[in-house]
Amino acid sequence: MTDETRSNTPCPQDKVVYDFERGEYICEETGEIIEDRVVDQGPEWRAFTPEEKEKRSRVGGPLNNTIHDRGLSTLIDWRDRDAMGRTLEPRKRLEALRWRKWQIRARIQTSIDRNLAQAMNELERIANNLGLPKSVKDEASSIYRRAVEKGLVRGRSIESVVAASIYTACRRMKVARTLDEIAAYTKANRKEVARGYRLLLKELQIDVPVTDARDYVTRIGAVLGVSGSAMKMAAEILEKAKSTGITAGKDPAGLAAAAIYIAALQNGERRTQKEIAQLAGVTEVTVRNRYKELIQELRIDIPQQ
DNA sequence: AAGACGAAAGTGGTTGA
DNA sequence: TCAACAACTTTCGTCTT
Repeated sequence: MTDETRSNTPCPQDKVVYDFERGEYICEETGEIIEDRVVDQGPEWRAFTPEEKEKRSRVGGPLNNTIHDRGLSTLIDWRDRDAMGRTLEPRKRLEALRWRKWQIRARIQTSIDRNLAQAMNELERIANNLGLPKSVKDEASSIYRRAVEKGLVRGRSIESVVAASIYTACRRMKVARTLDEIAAYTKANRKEVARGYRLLLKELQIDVPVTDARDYVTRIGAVLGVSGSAMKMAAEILEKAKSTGITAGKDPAGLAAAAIYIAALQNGERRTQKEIAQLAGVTEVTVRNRYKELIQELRIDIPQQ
């Protein structure tokens, strides 16, 4: 699902509608998803080769103050002396101790706040590009907050942890998005997002339901414009396939694509493999392979024509 | 001409020694 | 850390609609 594949079917502006249900901009004519760039406030560049990406990512995001408190905060002296250099009396010493402690805490707090503020911007941007519902954004931000508080962001880019949080939230909320889709709006690649995701699961002890191919069915089916009964049939196919065990270890998106393909055929709503494959983020070949396995294993008859 | 099919070689990730 | 491995992709030739 690259920009190239999208842009070779130009959509007339007036045919573009916003689908609130899925939070995506869709072309009424071609069904093409054009959600990206509509609200894109992200990096204005695109990298097409790894080298280019490498170079460009060095540019960095918006400048932020490297001095965490901009030099404005007063440091409380660690010596127990007053302004005249006299030793403080015990009562005052305790007071000074409390002040220091408080200040350190406050500083940590503001650093977390600043981190969060920036992270929430990123989160909003990525989530908007992906057209994610508010519930997922909320979940993602709460995951991110916990990650910051646990110090998991240190040594990693805010953006990559945000991306991982979003992916985790999607998994938890059963909103089917692939790693690739999320990584596409990030400087991080799929690998890095995946690593972050595993880290979050481990460190925050989050558990997620295993991705079910059926989660993809509604989304792919809706964009494809197949009927509800076809989607239902696709879900049933997947259900049965699961019990036979042939789905184990297979890409759920590919399985969903094949199931929809079959269901559409049986409902007389023929779609091309290419179309479905593109929406599912897999190749035609994968759709074909799953298709073959499914009809063979489940003994489904495909009506000719 | 477009879509479907399948073979063959290549890629990135996981697993087990 | 390395090699074997399964799943998936890319590419391409052939057949079908």
